[in-house]
Amino acid sequence: MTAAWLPWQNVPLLPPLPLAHPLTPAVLAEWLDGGQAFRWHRRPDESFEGGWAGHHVRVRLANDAPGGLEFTLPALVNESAREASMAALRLYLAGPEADEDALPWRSDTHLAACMAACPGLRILRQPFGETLLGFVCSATKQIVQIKQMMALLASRHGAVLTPGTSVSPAWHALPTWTELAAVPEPELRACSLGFRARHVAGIAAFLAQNPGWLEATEHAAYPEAKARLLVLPGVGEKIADCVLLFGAGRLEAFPVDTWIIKAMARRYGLDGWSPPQIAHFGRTHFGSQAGLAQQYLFAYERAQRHAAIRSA
DNA sequence: GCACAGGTAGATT
DNA sequence: AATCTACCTGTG
Repeated sequence: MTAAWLPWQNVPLLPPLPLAHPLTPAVLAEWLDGGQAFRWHRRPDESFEGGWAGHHVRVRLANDAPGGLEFTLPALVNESAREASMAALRLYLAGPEADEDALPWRSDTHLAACMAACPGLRILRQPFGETLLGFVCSATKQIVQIKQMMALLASRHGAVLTPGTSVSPAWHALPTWTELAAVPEPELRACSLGFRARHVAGIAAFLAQNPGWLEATEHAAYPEAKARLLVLPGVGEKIADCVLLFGAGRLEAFPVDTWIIKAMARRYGLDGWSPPQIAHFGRTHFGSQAGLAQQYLFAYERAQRHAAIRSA
């Protein structure tokens, strides 16, 4: 098996993915690398390299299909593996079926501004277990650091998907929960997890004792799925909602993090409201697609912060 | 040097 | 039921 990437121009088998909204580089970056997932890395040519489960791909805006996406895979011996990754990528990117028109953008001018600022932003459909791992490690960490934790967990404890070459490093899958159950907690700490290592170890042990629990949780209705996740060590309201939104397509989940608290205080006048109060407001105000609204608000606040830093 | 980072859980008021 | 703190570690 060779590990080299096929040149972009020699990938006739990977047709561009059509998109409802033409995409800009900034929106693509927000979509893949804006805090929903922690395994995408921007390359110098503005493409993104990343992966999920047993897949490893590169994605970029299509040259000859404006607004669309094209992608390539590592050279694999097996044609059926290529087909499987292509199909998986489409499901991963397509995400849950969202109804933007059900959001209250007609009456909510701030939401309308957030949507206009990031047209075409979507929710990914990531593997449930991986999403749980990523967000358990996300507590009081910046996205770059969460990505570093995931990279260390993968390279030290995950299966090799693409062997390294002289010109490119190997790509590893994230360790499964079964694999994590065999990793001593000190080794998890050595992946920069800090106090999160205890949570990961605790969840791994729980899942090892409860076969099928994760799958049942993934497929349960939102209220029951959330109640189940809240049993796990290190999983509270916010992380449970992130896992259900980004790892199970539950658009009614409305994660309330520090960014959303700031956004609600500044844009909606909810100064001094507690996280549970904000969560209640979000669910009732944004409705069945509240998770999508949350992602637009989140992207907007972070973009404002970055703009402020650049102009400082 | 020190506050802060896509929080959670247990103690304290 | 609200508020306070400890918990790891890297970054600005």
